Order: sequence, then structure tokens, then C-alpha cells
Amino acid sequence: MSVSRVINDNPSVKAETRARVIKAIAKIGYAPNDAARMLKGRSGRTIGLVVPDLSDYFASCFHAIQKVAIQHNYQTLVVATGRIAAVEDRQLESLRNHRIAGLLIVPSGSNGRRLKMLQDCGIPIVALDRPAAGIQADTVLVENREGAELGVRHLIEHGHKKIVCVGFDSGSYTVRERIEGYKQAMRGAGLQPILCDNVNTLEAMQSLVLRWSTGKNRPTAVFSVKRISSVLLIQALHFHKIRVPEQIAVVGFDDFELAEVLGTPLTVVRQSPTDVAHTAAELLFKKISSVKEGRLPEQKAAKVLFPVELIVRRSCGCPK
Amino acid sequence: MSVSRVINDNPSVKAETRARVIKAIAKIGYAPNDAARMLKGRSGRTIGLVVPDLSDYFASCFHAIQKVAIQHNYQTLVVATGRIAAVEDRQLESLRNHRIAGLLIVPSGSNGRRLKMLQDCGIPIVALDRPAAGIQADTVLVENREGAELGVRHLIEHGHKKIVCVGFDSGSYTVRERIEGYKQAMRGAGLQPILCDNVNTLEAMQSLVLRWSTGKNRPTAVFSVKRISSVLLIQALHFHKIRVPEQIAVVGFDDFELAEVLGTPLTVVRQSPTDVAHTAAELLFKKISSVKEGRLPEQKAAKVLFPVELIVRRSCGCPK
DNA sequence: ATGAAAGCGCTAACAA
DNA sequence: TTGTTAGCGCTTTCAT
Repeated sequence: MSVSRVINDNPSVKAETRARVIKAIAKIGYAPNDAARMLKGRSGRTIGLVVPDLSDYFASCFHAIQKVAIQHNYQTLVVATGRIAAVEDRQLESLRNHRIAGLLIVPSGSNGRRLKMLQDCGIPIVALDRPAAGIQADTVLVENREGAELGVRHLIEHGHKKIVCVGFDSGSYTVRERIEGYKQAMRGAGLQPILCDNVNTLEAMQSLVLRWSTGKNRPTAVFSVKRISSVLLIQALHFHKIRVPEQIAVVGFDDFELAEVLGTPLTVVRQSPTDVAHTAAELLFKKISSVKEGRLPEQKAAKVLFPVELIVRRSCGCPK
Repeated sequence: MSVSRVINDNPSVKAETRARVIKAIAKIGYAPNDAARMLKGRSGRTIGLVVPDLSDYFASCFHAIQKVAIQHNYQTLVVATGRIAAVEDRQLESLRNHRIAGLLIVPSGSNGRRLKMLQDCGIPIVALDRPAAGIQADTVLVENREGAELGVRHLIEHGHKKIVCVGFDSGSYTVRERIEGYKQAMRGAGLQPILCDNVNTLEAMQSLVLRWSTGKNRPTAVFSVKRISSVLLIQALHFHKIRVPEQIAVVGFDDFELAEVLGTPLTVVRQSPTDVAHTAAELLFKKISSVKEGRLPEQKAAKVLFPVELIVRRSCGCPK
């Protein structure tokens, strides 16, 4: 049967026939078999999204991406790697079998060989939030360094000299960049960077804070490199009854829903995950249609860099 | 070629041949085409997950589900409906084409016809968080009513008489159930329920709170039906400088990461999304393997109900 | 233990 | 405008 023509909106089919077909479809509840269509060469209507996890930031990304995908009539296959390179590798392999039409990825440190293979299969890839090692692909990032510098400089302008940077999971690109930004700001002001790296648990954070509060020579301000570390920091400060910003001022990278409602509303460097994700998705679909129409992929990979902004609340010491 | 045999672990292949094949596969980077395999009848190695959104609660669900899926060597196709029945319908239709092996769904109000069609295609379905209308399927829920009752009774035990229930999006099953629980608790104590329904924006919440603080006859306690309403409520109370629990006591349904670190730590009724999701996923894979082995589906749909617990912090007025 | 043939549901190209 | 043919890459069955 040339039901196919109706399904694919082929104009050369008589109105009456089309109507009959449509009725029949509705009647028997027919649905085309995607597997067969894509076996026949039509790239499937699914894109892959690989993220470290779906907490907060990446959930926002997902929503922005799915919105674009739905507009293009695509579905989204999500993979959370838990930041484990081995998992990422395995999942990328599965995605390769899946013959997805394109891939959005927040790389969490696998070596890029698998990515390269996907790309060699002709699957367009766009990296977001972090650059992808081992391949050349479009990349959408935010100004991590500049943002961190911005936040730390704000603390410096408040007159702070001993400003600690608390890190978390410094294996990640974004954290490393932000730490660089912190160092730049400190050096730029002739101050000594004090880095507390890899404070990954509440316990670690609490003992760190305890050390500050008992030791002499305590820091007067803290810059936290990401949402989680901000949350842990706030919990720990709260636990040890240290007042913010009176005893210690705080600025964090990444805004979050409740930052405004905390005991002391948190001053943050805000980025826009939806902008990043939306742009990455658009870029991907542009590439996908390029591929479909048989155009050669453009040689130069696009790099998009989004700005960040400082949201001043109370934790930095500003009057409000 | 009988590469197939190697890939599918068919025992009848000489060790030496197998070795050669494996080497060849590695060399040319061969990957089996899932589309072709599933065209041939093998059900695909993808399950669908349909949720209203991926905020917080459902993100936890996703992680729990993906964990189970990966164990079974499946991938997860996520669809967020934004609580729009039309979107849910369209996406379910797409999932049907996708020939997914099973479906986990948090139904957001579509009429169930599409679900029925999927089920009629032989696709196992498990509903979680809310029951699915229009079909008979395994369902995993939490004790919404009982939980709300528990929370409200706690406020009553503190001596409160005027306890408002602030709702959000009362179209949703969980909210309706919790409101029922609230009413039950109030009536059980001979108190008059005061329901503020569908307070869906910060502005609405703020004007509500303003009314309380200016009017006579103000409530002395509030029960919030879900995380978002708790957050809005806290923001609004904060905005109007109303002290918790001195001027008004608060208990909310659903725990969240920062509940403990708020100006006043929030007393909540906690449920476990991971338990719910994990159980639902296990149930689904049990059904999937039933189907694969050609066993008849069991007649009776399973209903699993998870308990909730009251996490006492300070917002209810407990000394702590 | 391995090869050959058929067919899953679809669509692109051609024939009527 | 419609029907026919072939083949996408795999697995199942049967033959070697």
C-alpha cells in the first residue's frame, strides 16, 4: 500500500484516497514503525542528551533542549553518567547503536574516543557547559573565568583581604576555570589565593568551617565555585552558627531558586542554563538538517560564549 | 556473516572464530544496528519515561529509574509534558512509533486513550506518583492523604485552630489527595478547613500573605501541599517580614535539599521519590521479561503504596 | 561450526 | 495518481 505517501505528506495522492487512508489508520490504530523507517536510511527522530546528572542546572538544560526538539518533532534520549567516565563510554556506545540523529553532550571526562566514533558515523555533536576532549565540535560555554573574577572582585571591593575559594570536584572543567578566575582576581589585587579544594562532603565542609572559626587568621570572605559547594557551605556555616555576612562574607557561582530566601540571601554569579542549552540545541538541529540535505559539514566548529552577571544580595555584605 | 552469533553469545561458534570476529569488530568499529534488530522483532532496549517536568522530585525519579534501566542494559527516553495533556498525547503517540519496550508514566491528565493504545500494542505500563486514568496498570503511589493528615495533626497538636491549607495546581491528583488529608485532619479535630486553592504565583502568594497580616482573624498556621507552594510561601512570608513559627507556623508536604537551611528550617512530610521510582522500574522490568518470554500478563494490576514520614524541624513551632 | 536464504516494515525509484 | 520492486541490516531456520 502507498499509505506511506499519506504519512509522508506526499502531494501526489488524491484527496479522496488520502481521506480513506487516514480513516483506516485511525480505525486500526496504525502507527508507522520507526525502526523500519530508520533502517531504510531516514535518520531517526531522536537526539541524545548526555549529562552528568539531572540536578537543577541540567534539568533546566533538558527542558530547554526538549522544547527545541519537540518543535523539530524529535524526541530526546537522556543519559546521566553520574560523572563516571566508564558509564559515559558505555552509554555512548549504546547511543551509537541507537543511530540517533544528533548528540548534545556535557562531557564528563571520558577520553573522547567514543565521541570520535560517533562523529565518524556522521552524527553531529554539540558540547555544552564544557568543551569535549578529543573531537572538534561546536561548543557552547559560559564565561566561567570572567564570572568568578567578577564575584571575587566584588568581595575585594568590600575590602576583604583573606578570601578563601572553596572548591568541589575540581576534576571538572567548569570548576577549574572558576578557580582560575578566582586566582586571577586575587593576584590582580595583590592578594594571596587560599584554595580549599575538593571539599566534597558536608562533613569536610563542616570541619573546614570549624577550622576557620577556631583558628586565628580566619578568612573574612569565601567564594564558592558552584551550587553544591554553596549549599554545603551555607549548611556548615549555619551549623557552626557563623553569621553571614558579619563574620564571613559569601559569594557563590550559580544562582538557585532558594538563594533569595536563605537566612542570608546569597549573592551569586548567575548564568543562564536555558540560554546555553537552547543555543546548543539550535546549533545541533542546524547541523542535523545540513547532514540530511547532504551538505558538507562546515569546517570550523562554532564556539559560543555566554556572559554571566553578578546578582547582589546580602551575603556579600551589601546593605541590600 | 555469522558475526551475529558472536554478538548474541551463541555458544556454537569456535573460540578461534569468535576471537577473529571480535578483533575485526574492534578494528572497523562496527556496531550492530538497533533499528534492524528490533525490526526483526527483538524488542528494543529502550524504555520510555513520561513526567510532568524534571524538577527535583522527578529528577530523583529519573536517576533511580535510569539506574535500574542500565542494570538491565536499557536506555531511557524521557519526555516532559509540562503538564499539558495535549503534549502528553502527542508524545505518547511518538513513543508508540518508537516501539519502546515499556513505559513508566507520571500521568498528567490526558484522557488515557493513547495509553490504552500503547498497552494494546503489548507495551507494559507502570504508573507512578499518580494513578493512570483509562487503563489498568501497575501503580506505585505514596500515602498522600495520610501524609497530609500527619502534618496537619502535628500543627493541631501544637494547639493551632486556624490552619490554612495553601494549594497549588489543584488539578493534580497528588494535590487533591493531600487536600483531602488536610480536610480529614481538620474535621477530625472539629476544626473548620480553610482552603486557599490554586495559589500558583509568587504574586498570588504575596497578596494572600498580605491579607493574612493585615486582616483580623489571621491564621496561626499553614499547611502547604507541595514543594513549590512551600517555596512560594516562604518567599512571601519572608517578603512581608512575618516570623516563622512565632507569627505563623508552617508544615509542608515534600522535603527538599535546602529545607534545613532556610531562615527557619522547614518541618515537612517527607516521601521517598527514589523508592517509588525504583519500585516502579523493577515492576516494569518484571513485566517486560514476562512479555518477552511470552508469558501471559498477570490479570491483577499491582498497587504499591509507600509510607511517608514527618520530619520535625523548627517551622512548626517545635523547640528543636 | 559455518553459510545461505528469507523476511521484518518501510521508502525510493521506477512502471503502469 | 497508483502499484510494483528492491533492499536497508539483522536474526531465524535450514542446509551444509
